[in-house]
This record gives sequence, C-alpha cells and structure tokens, in this order.
Amino acid sequence: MPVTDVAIDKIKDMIISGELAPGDRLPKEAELAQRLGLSRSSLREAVKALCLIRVLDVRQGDGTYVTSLEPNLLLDAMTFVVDFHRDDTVLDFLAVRRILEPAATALAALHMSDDDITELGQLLGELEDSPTVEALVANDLQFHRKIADGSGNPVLCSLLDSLSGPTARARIWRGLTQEGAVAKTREQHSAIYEAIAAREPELARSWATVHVAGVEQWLRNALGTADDPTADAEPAAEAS
Amino acid sequence: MPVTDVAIDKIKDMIISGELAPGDRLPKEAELAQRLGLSRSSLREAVKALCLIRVLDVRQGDGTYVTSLEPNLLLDAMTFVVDFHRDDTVLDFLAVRRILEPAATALAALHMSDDDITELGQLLGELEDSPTVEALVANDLQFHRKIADGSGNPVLCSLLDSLSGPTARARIWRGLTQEGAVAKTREQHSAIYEAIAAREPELARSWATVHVAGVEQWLRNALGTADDPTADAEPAAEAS
DNA sequence: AACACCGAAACATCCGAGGTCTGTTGCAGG
DNA sequence: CCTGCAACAGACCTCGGATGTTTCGGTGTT
Repeated sequence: MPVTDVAIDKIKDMIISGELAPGDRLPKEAELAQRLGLSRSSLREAVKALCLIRVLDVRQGDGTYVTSLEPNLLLDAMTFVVDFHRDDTVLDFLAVRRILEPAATALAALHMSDDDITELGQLLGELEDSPTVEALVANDLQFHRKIADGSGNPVLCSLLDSLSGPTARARIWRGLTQEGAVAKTREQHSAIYEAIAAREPELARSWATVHVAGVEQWLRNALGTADDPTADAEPAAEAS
Repeated sequence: MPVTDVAIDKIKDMIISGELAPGDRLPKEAELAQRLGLSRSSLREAVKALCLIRVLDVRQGDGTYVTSLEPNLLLDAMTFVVDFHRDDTVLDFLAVRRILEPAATALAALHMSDDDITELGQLLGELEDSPTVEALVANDLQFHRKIADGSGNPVLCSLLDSLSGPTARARIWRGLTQEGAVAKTREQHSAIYEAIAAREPELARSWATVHVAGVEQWLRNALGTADDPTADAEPAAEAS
C-alpha cells in the first residue's frame, strides 16, 4: 500500500481513537511527516484527500485542523460524489429520495417547532406570482431543506440535501418543458405545509410521496423518450 | 482558491463534460500538470483526493484511470465518512437505515429473481447452530446486502451498505450483552426471507421494520438515551 | 485604549532526482 | 506458429529542499 494511503489511515485512526478531537490542530507538516515516517509531499497528499471529504480543514498561514466532524459536514462531501452522476442514474437517486422525503416530512410534522413552521409558511409566501424557473427551484430547495432539518435527524437532512442536487436539475428541465408543473408544485407545497402545521404526519407523508413521485414520473417519461431513438421529443440537454 | 482545488474541479469537469469517460486513462502526470498549469506535486494532491472518493484509480507503472463511476463505487467512499461517527450519532444513522431497509426489502420482494431468492435462503442455512458473534454479524451483513441488491436500485444498495457499518458494530455489542438476540435475529431473518419468497412486499417491509427497530431500540437503551420521547413515534406503514 | 506595523510560523507551490512497478517488445525454444 | 522468458521503456512513487503567501500575535506609536 502506498505510504500516502497509510498516512490517511493513520490520521483517520488518530481522530477515531480520540487522539485528535474535533477542532484540534494537527502538528505542523514537517513534524507530522517525520512522526508518520514519510515526506511532506506525501503527507500533503493525504491531508488534501481528507480535506476533500471535509475531515480536515487547512488554513494557510495558521495550521491544519480537524473539522467538527458533524454529519452534515461529512455527508456534504457526498454532494461532490453525486455530481458525477448524470442522466442515467438520476432515477436511482430520485427513488431513494422518494423513500426518504416522505419519512422526513412525517417526522417534521411531529418535531418541528411552531416557529419553524411559521418560517416554513413564510417561504411559500415569498415566491412571486410568476416566478422564474430558477427562483422556483431555489425556493423549492429551501422549502424541502427546512422540512428535512425539521425532522430532527441531521444525517437524514444532509442525505436529502445531497440527493436534491440531481433533483434540482430535473426540476429545471421540468419547468422548462412542462407548463403546469409550476402551479402543481405550489399546490403540493402548500398541502405539505398545511399537513405539517396541522401536525398530521401521515397526511404530510402522503403529500410528500405524491410530490416526489410526480417529479419521478415525469423524469422517467422524459428519459424514456430520450433513450428511445424513435421518440420525437427532444432529449435532455447535456450539462453545459 | 488553492491551485490544487482548482485542479480537482478541472478534472471533475473533464469527467462530467464527457472529455474523460469512465475507464479512460488520464494524460501522464507531467503532461496533465502542464496542461492544467501547475506542478506535478500539486496535481498529485488533486489526484490523490479524487482517488479517495473512488473517482480515479491510479495503477503504478501503468497510468491513472477514471473509474467506472458506478454508484456503488462512489457511495462506497461514504463508508469512510461514516467511520468517523461513533456512539453519539450512530442512532441518527440507524434511524435512516430504519427508513431505507424496509423499503428496500419490499422492493426486493417484488424484484428479486427466483435464483437470488434461493441463494438468500441458502445464506440462512449456512449459519451454524451456535455461531460466533462475528460469524453471525458477517452472515447478517451478507443477508441484508443481498436483499438491498435485490431492490434493483444500486444507489439504495450502496447507501444501505454504508449505513450497515455502524449497525454491525452495534450488533456485535448487542450479541455480547443480550443473550436472546441471536435467536431473535435468526427468527426475523427467516421471516423476512419467507415474506420475500412469498412475494409479499408489505409483509417483508413489516418484518424488516421490526428487525431494524429491534436493534435501534436496544441501542437506544444501551446508550442510555431514554430521554427521547419520540423513540416509538412514526409508524412506517404506507399504502402501496 | 485603539490602531498600524513587523516578524515569526505555517501552509502553498514548485522543482528535480532517484526508486519501483507494470506492460510491452523481442528473442529463443518447442 | 505458438509459447515463455528477459530486457526495456513508460508511468507512477517518494523524497527533500527552496521560495512565495497568508495568518497570527506582539510591539510600538498615537
């Protein structure tokens, strides 16, 4: 195994064992390199890798620190991974979201504070009557994020956040190609909000299911026609 | 932004744009470094980082390649992330698993091939009458992995795989401290298998819920977090 | 007490020189 | 003609040092 990989494991172990706690500063490069028995170059590769997944945080001119290691931070790195998946596997991600979102919504109906619910309602009102597709999607992301956050489970929240990336793209296409989608989205958001405000977890769950399933159904059709050489519908545009 | 981070983004873009397809070989270090306008050292840091999340695969003496980018590979990197979370957040991960596992089991009841179901049954039989805790946990992991795989959704499968890490540890503790757990686990596994074999998704879902909830309940008590009044909330049933 | 300056510390980046591993090529033998 | 072995070249691995940049904290001035 390359020394760099060994270094990654060593640092990982130092953190897991508690030798390095969240927020702690690592020894300086030269020192740590000597301690782990490798060169600074190799150590830097290890640090950079751990940095990408948000385990370490290097500040030039200061030092290298262990992040808070909170689930949201670490799972945030998954967004990076999800970015690599385009058209073909988006449906699989959406299917997972279709499982998690209703559950999160139901939890939110039970756990959200009254203040949070008020803020959730305000989000719905902030949208203009004829919003741009971008504004709609941004508002949609905020709406679902607040609900996910309201579930009280940071892991669930972060996971949904990561999965929302591809969904957001899908929504943009949908907004561009399906006229009734905007009105329908607003209707469903209102219904979800009402259910949460009424503390009706099962109702909230159902509306969330309907909501995500709608996107999924549309996307399935869109991709199905795109893959079909005999289809006349225009295929989904490539990422620019 | 550091040069290395720019390089990471550049390489990422090269892949997403299609310039580098899965399986392709990257230009050699020196060449790519010049092309991206940085030194080999910095480039290597970028490559190492992308390597950690399984986007690139370097083979000494050969070259650097883009991986297949399949969801299972990329989400596999999440296992690394999950490893950083111990006692305190395990419950949150388990709660997510409690949402996904029943759904996956229900899907498996619908989608698994007869051959796969046969193999699943064989897994149950392979276990000795008085297995060691380690053997039991290993068998358990295989069992659930096969079901997750049977859901037909690679994203769901990989996600569950990652979440099973902490759960496995929990099971080991449980096996060591709770005597009846072994027998109960085998009973529930059999029930899940029977439900899948009978193509009864809702029955399979329910047994899976019971199964995971059992672990969750025990762990909650073991960690002494009986302060959460919502532990028993959120019925998982859902029409269709 | 508040602010500006300065130096030390630490990371960022680069470079070039060996070392090691892998795939390929060419030759000899069956 | 096909097979097996050995040498070669290409590519990554690791190293150590030199130089640039940024940040922090102490010092001196106002």
